[in-house]
Amino acid sequence: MAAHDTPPHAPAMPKRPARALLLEAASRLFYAHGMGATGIDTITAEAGVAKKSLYNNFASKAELVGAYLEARHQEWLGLYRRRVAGARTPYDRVLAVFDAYADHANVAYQHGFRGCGLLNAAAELPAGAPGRVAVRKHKEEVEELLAGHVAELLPGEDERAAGLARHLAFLLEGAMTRAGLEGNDQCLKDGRVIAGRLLAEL
Amino acid sequence: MAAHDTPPHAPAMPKRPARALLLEAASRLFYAHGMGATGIDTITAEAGVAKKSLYNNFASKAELVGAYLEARHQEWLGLYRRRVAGARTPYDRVLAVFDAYADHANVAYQHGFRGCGLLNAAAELPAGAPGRVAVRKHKEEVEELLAGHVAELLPGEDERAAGLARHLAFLLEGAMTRAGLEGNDQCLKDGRVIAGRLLAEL
DNA sequence: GCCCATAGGTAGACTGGTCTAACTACCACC
DNA sequence: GGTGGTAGTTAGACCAGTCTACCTATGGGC
Repeated sequence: MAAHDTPPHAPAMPKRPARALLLEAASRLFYAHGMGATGIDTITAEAGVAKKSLYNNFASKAELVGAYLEARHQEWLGLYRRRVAGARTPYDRVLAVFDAYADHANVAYQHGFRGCGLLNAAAELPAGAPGRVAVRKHKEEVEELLAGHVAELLPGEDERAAGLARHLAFLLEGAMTRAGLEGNDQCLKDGRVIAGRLLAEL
Repeated sequence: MAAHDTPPHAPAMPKRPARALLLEAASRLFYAHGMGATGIDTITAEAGVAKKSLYNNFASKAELVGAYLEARHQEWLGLYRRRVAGARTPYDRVLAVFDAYADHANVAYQHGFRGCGLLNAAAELPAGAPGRVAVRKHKEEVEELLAGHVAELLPGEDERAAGLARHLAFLLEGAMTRAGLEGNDQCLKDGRVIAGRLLAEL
């Protein structure tokens, strides 16, 4: 065999950690084709990593799914913080939440937009699954962020502010869902305009 | 053999057609666990029907999925028509669309509510799948129905009416989605109240 | 009123494939 | 020399879909 010279596969790779490669590959595949339809072998092949490495870094596919959901949540939080930091008025901070969703759609999933990844994942999960709870928490957190900014616009009117926050949360959610169905971000743009008009009427 | 007395399995069954039994069983299972997670054998067992009967009535599982989506759409249309027939004013006709969604949630899926079946199905389907197109058409039809009723409220203001219809469609969609995540119809009730306030401001 | 062809049902084995999960054995580099 | 990567194999379950073989109800011709 004379195998010791020039090992066929070690071409000065940047050598990124397998865990990150796996999570990125799984994210792409889970979002594009769903979690149930994406097999372990497909993920390891996409990541360019051995199957053993997956089970070294994650106890099971379910744990990888959990990491995927958490990563999407954190990713959105990052986009939101950036948007909200650039907003000067409470009005702009409310719309920053809408912008963060648009960023989520445009930046991360520019090719083959299919709606909110967390929501799509929840649709695949059975009723009481932990992943579903995580998605629910994410959506509640978004509504709370909206509520905080709306409260600045309506000081002393707690009940009205909460109602408006819920209104905006539903509007955003519906726009995102419809945008995913249509395959583009037109609905998200419309949703932002509608939200802006709603706030302008205050 | 003396076989002519009391055949072991023919206990005076109502003998409903296999196609209907299959579609009902598939609907329950698809909604509760998703389409990918529901196997052929599970469906035939739930329907109490032979596998051959499935392939006598449907060319493939995909065709059964298509029939499921169409049945959900028709079911919703029936609920909507009933609600809209009982509405006296354009205002009530708009809210009838919201009520039809609440009926959809409460009547059909009282046990284990998991959101809009069509939307959950779309989340499982790949980007260009025919089922996804069907769901998109359903949602567009709902928005058109809303637009028709809103046009009665805002005669001669076409653009404003279309914007309001879109606003209501997003609101309804978001409320339904969030209701599915929460597992109850509170969000749908909130959505109806918000829609009512929106219309009252006209 | 009887007979029998036929349509549509049942049960279940079987094919070829994919899935998760676990295993061994080797290798490179620190 | 040990850690963490690699490739590849195996087990066992499940998947969609096909097929054989048998059963039963209906209805038309006679």
